[in-house]
Amino acid sequence: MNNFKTEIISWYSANKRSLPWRETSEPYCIWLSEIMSQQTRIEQSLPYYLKFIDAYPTIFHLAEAKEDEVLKLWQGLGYYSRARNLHATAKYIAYELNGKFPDNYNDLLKLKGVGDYTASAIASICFNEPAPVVDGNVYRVLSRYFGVDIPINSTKGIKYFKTLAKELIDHEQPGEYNQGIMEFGARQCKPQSPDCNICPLNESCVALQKKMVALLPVKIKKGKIKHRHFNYLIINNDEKTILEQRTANDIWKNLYEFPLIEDKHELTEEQIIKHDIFKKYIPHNKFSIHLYNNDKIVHKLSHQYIHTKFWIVNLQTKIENGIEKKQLNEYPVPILIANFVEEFSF
DNA sequence: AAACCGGGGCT
DNA sequence: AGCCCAGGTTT
Repeated sequence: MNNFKTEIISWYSANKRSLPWRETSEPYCIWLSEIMSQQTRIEQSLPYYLKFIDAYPTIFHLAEAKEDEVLKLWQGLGYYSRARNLHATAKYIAYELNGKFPDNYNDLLKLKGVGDYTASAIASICFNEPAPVVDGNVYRVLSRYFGVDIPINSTKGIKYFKTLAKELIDHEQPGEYNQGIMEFGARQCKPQSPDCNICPLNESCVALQKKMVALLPVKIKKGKIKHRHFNYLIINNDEKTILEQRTANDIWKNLYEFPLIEDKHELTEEQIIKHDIFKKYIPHNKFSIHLYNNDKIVHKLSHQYIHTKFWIVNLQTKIENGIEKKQLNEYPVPILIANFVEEFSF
């Protein structure tokens, strides 16, 4: 036990990457970096962190922003509820708490978008509280080192590893230990083909002794992929097009997209032009329509495949409630839409 | 307890 | 094609 925490901190001090949020213990910076890094590789979140710190140097700057601006800066990072909760929490801390960031695990846990992991990370890094983090890296390191085959995404597993992590954390340097075990999992005890020959813990690693490294951690499989068919209407005249905001509790909530006809099945041109949603936008006969993408576009999310058709609908008539095409790039949109806008010459 | 919520990188 | 990523919220 003692050996484990000592080796982790020692390995971390010799191998840690240089990251901007490792140069500070400002709760605002640590919070921002942690939210952005949820279920996201550091290499992917890093440029977003730099953009946000540049645009919003303090929590007050973030609190004063419009949600659309925050979502636009977040565009491409995914899991957009993180951005909405980030903004709501910034306003809460700035205006309700007068800018004073909660300074302990229990109070941090009350913030929107902050769960057990993030509250522990901020509490340990910023306030030296011995709250253990258990992220994907920690599950992997502990399950291998101690040879635990309880599924990490079962209720029993979540409790077991949290308890184990509590016993292991260094009470003198909880922040360094927490970051150390995560970095160790990310770079030494990697998911695939870790080089156990150069691992400082290889002599006491149970999984290595039992040749179980590749089999751990154990994870329960999730359900299979759902297929959806999206038909976007690119309604054009010389100046304008139409965008709508997604407001339902569904993917891409509060982001923008072209008028959408969704169906369980693939739709043909005939089915599109007689669809109620199409008629709502185009109540007359003065239009021409053609399919933009001849080859299939399948946008893949974790548990959904979005089969997409972009229908170009050209009009001579005036467009009500449209937006200038030049302003298209100002709206936060899913990557699926952003890719189309970039490729299509408006 | 299970489902839902993105996008990218690697094998 | 499948898995993983400095997880959290909702049902």
